[in-house]
Amino acid sequence: MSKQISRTLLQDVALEAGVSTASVSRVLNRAPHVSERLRRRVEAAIDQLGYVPDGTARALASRRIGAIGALVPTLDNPIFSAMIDSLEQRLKRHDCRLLIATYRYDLDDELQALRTLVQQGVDGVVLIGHDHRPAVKTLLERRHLPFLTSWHAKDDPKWPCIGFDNTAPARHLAHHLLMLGHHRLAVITAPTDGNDRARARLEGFRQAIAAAGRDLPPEYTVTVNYGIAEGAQAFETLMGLEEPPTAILCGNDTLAFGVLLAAQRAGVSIPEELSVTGFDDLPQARFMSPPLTTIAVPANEIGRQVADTLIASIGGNTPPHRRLLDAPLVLRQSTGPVPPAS
Amino acid sequence: MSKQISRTLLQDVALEAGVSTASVSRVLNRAPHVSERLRRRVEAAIDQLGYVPDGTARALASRRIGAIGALVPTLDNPIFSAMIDSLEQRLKRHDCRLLIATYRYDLDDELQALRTLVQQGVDGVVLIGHDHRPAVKTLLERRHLPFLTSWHAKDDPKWPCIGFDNTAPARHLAHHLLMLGHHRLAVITAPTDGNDRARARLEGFRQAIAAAGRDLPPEYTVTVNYGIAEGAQAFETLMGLEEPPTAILCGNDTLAFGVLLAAQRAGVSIPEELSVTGFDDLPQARFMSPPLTTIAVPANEIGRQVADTLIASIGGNTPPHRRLLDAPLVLRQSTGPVPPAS
DNA sequence: TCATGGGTTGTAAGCGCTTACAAGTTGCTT
DNA sequence: AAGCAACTTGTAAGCGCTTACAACCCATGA
Repeated sequence: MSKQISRTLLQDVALEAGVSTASVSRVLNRAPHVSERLRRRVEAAIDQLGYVPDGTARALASRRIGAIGALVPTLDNPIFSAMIDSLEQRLKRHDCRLLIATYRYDLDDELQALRTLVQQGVDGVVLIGHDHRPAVKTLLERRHLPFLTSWHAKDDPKWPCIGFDNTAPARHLAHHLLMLGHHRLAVITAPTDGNDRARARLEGFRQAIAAAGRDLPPEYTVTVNYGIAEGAQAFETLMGLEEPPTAILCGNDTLAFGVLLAAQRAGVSIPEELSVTGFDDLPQARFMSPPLTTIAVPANEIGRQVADTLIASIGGNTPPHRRLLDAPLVLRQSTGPVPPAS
Repeated sequence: MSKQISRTLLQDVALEAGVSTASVSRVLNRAPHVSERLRRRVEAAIDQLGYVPDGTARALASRRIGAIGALVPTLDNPIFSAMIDSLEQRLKRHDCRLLIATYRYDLDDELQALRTLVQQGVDGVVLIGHDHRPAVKTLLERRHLPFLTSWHAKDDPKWPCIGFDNTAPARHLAHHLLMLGHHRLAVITAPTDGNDRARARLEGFRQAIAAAGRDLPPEYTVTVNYGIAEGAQAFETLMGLEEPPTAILCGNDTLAFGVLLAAQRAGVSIPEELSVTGFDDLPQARFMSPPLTTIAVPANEIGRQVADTLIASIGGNTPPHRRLLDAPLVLRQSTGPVPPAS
């Protein structure tokens, strides 16, 4: 299965320019100690022949592939695709490509996908969150592969990260509701198993509630996968309780969208009868009806900083163990005072 | 810069198993004509040594890298990230990775990004739309690279595609509005230069309007980039006209979201005072207030079919020149009868 | 029993580049 | 004028795998 017919090789360029292959390679790689004259001659030959270097040969010989791998739970959530979008744009500046893999929040799949990326020869890896199979660490270390985690704020020297705190913002959301007079707060969360971000957010909600001298009874905590339909269903569950909550804290915006929808359908007016919060601040959040109170996650900034930092580590710099970005509370109209007759 | 310390090589496995390197390679590649006994022996050695083949060496020797490239305008639009998400999931089944590149609707950047991907050695390529620089075609052909376009319906044997018609659905939207009694239709479109989908949609709008014996005056056509803010601004422009439209056809959902937002801000009730349509049917479309009338673009299905088809072409099958998927009209509450006192 | 042929395995030549090392230049300094 | 350092350039040995080709094995049929 010969794929292409006699492409021009580096050797042809060398011949054409009347220099050695090493010199051509040096020009190609902007190596130091190349005379202006030689460089020009080689560049002319390259143009002349329309030479395009072979990435695979380059990768094998130089032991770097010119691409990093990104492992994300899913691209279906716009918050992750926003991050990936910025990441890719920024990598391009550094002449680096992006290989992506998704794992649907399944850590075994994540490990498997990482194996594949590593085998593929990626020069670096970005991971989401702090929860991973131990083998992930082992693999990364054995290969001396630069890597970064994100989306969390764990101060763990073993896992350098560029992320944000999930707990404090969650605490602020809950606090905000409590200040509005809500007693019966409910939470819709994603499964926390293998998802430290969801766990951290839940923990934040709990902290604020505990600080107010209350607690979060189990029946007020609904666990579902992220999704609009799931959010809507969780709403039904919660509002079907004997004493329905007066406020619902959602693990992310998507769940909150589902709640808003279901509330609208059920004729529950927001925030008059029920307050709702999200987490992420998707572009649509401010256009919901009512506009959603949520936490603005710095997805694009993470993408950019991850790109720059990973490129630096590939270049040999040791990255800072941890860089924290802001995830501010965005107050909008989906939250309001507790209904009087509740 | 030695990256790793003495990894196990295929040769080590061969030694351990007491077979030739060729046999190990055959086992690795599930080649035919390998006895059960030899296979077992090699697999045992592989497990024993924890051997992981080197993707770059494999790529160089076999002339295939095990990854395809996807060129999309942006991942910021959830409709594209949905497609990419499905594409990646499906490729994984075929043991194929995904390299992505974005080009912000700039066809020169697209060409440049393609060059990079090709140089990288991708085994196949997916493109969005029918508009591309001529060099794209040349490059693809000279390298005999399997490729596919999508998101359009052009019957062009030179550009095999898995997509959908943009014109007819647009026509249906406009027709729907005309049937509701609207005379003054306005359009918000993305720049049509280098964007055949936007052009096709605009054409569909025009066709329906012309079929009704009317026309679309220039001042009723606003061209902006895709974006919520842009949609909102276009709304201002249109509603500031002497005779504002009674209905606005948006080039995609994101623009429509912007219009809905701006309308809400301006106290223009929809659909009572103004009808609005989108295009894409993003998950949020049905949760807008009011839920958005739009066209459901089969993004996930495109992802899956592109994966399967491209894998097949890499395997040597010639793909069908064209496969069309449905993009149905989804009637919701953002469109209604023309306001009486208009 | 021996030729025949199909299945199995090994040998070794690349795949197209990078880079350590050596060799050759040039321009100073002494 | 010789010696030396610093810079350029060339030589050639890989990088770790795949695969064409040859060699071999063994069951089959004449």
